[in-house]
Amino acid sequence: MGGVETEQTGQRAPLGRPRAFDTEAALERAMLFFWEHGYEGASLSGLTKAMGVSTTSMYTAFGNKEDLFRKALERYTEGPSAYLTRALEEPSARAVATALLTGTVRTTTRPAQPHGCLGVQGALATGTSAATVRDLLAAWREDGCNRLRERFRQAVDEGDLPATTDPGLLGRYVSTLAFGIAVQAASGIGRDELQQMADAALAAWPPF
Amino acid sequence: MGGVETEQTGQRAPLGRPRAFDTEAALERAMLFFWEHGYEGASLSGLTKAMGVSTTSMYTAFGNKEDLFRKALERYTEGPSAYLTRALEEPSARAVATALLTGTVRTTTRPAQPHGCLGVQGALATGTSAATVRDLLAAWREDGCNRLRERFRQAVDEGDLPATTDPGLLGRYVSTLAFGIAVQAASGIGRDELQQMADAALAAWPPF
DNA sequence: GCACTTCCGCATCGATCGCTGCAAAAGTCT
DNA sequence: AGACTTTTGCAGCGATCGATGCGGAAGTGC
Repeated sequence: MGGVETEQTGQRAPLGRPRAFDTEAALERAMLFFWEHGYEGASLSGLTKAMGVSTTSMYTAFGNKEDLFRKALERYTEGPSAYLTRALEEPSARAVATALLTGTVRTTTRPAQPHGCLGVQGALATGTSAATVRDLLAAWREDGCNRLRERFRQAVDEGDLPATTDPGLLGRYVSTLAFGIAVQAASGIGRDELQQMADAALAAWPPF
Repeated sequence: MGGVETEQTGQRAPLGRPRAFDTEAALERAMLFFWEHGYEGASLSGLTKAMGVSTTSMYTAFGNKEDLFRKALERYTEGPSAYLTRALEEPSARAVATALLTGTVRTTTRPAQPHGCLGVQGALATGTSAATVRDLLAAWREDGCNRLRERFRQAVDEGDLPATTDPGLLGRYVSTLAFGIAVQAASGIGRDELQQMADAALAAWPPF
């Protein structure tokens, strides 16, 4: 009767008492909680309550608060923020910028989700105890800028952008708009207004 | 011998034991500390240590932590962020935008000062206990957007901008760039690169 | 059945959070 | 001098912070 194989797969069931909660669902809730309240503003009690998990279970499953945030950020990158990767695959620089800004507006102003961007409002200025997370997010943002720059560099090489275009400067400009949109969304500015602004900003391309 | 009038002014010295510290200097240090660490990241112990003042003196002089932040924000508005008011007084819309973005770059990347903008990184996403301050800063940012919009509306009325220009959308665009610059500065991006980007963005005016 | 491994619930840890009571100190008033 | 007003230094308040120890529960292996 021993359920050695509960499914058709050849995998053995893991030893010990099985988890009573879904780690993916708990991590999703943790990500949303960090997104809404920021790293410092998200207390352990609030996090575990939102995750529906005891503190002990959280620690055994994810490590500690900082580890939990790292995993939440990874989930955010591959989930709500996946529009960045998709945007970089667009065929033209103009389409890349359009997809990036439209994706930013949509993700930062989605109803029934926290407004703004976890990578921006997760830990922009912090106390000394959260300095590691602050630096982690700064690196996360800079990574996005770098990927954008390399994509624009490719566009210059391909003749999609004028040879006089500085891809670093253009990437900095578009990412600055994206970060600014994230701040505006955190302030509660509506999706339509931000999308109109993004459309207007993209009407002239390349902007310089 | 009683120093009833310590100065030539006719003002009487205030009753009770005089303060042993300069409230303006202490408030300046508090503003810098909030600027660097954010509202939630700035602990009372850290604040009072930076101010060179005991907790008791801080409470009698400023109220509580939230009141202290309000006064620090006022000081920030009239100090480091005064470039906004000056920019609005420029004679043309283009000069307004140029002065605003240049002032933002200069203030958010000044050496020997916290990088970024207190109004952005002071409390972008917070726990429930800091929700009041978060909303206060959102209103502070929106006030800046509104003043910019009204200035651009005036420019449209004066014929300085085309009659087809939507001043609200243009104000949203310029303020979005400014907030984005603040985020980039908080990440440690250098002044020169941000200034170059601002110059490039302002090269074509109006942008739409 | 029994040893073994892992997870859960409860209680609680030391540290820090924002904040305050109290008495002495340092002034001005009459 | 003596009453009055305000500030200062010290100690400590209750609450919450992130993080753990421990015993029982719930599975596995043999």
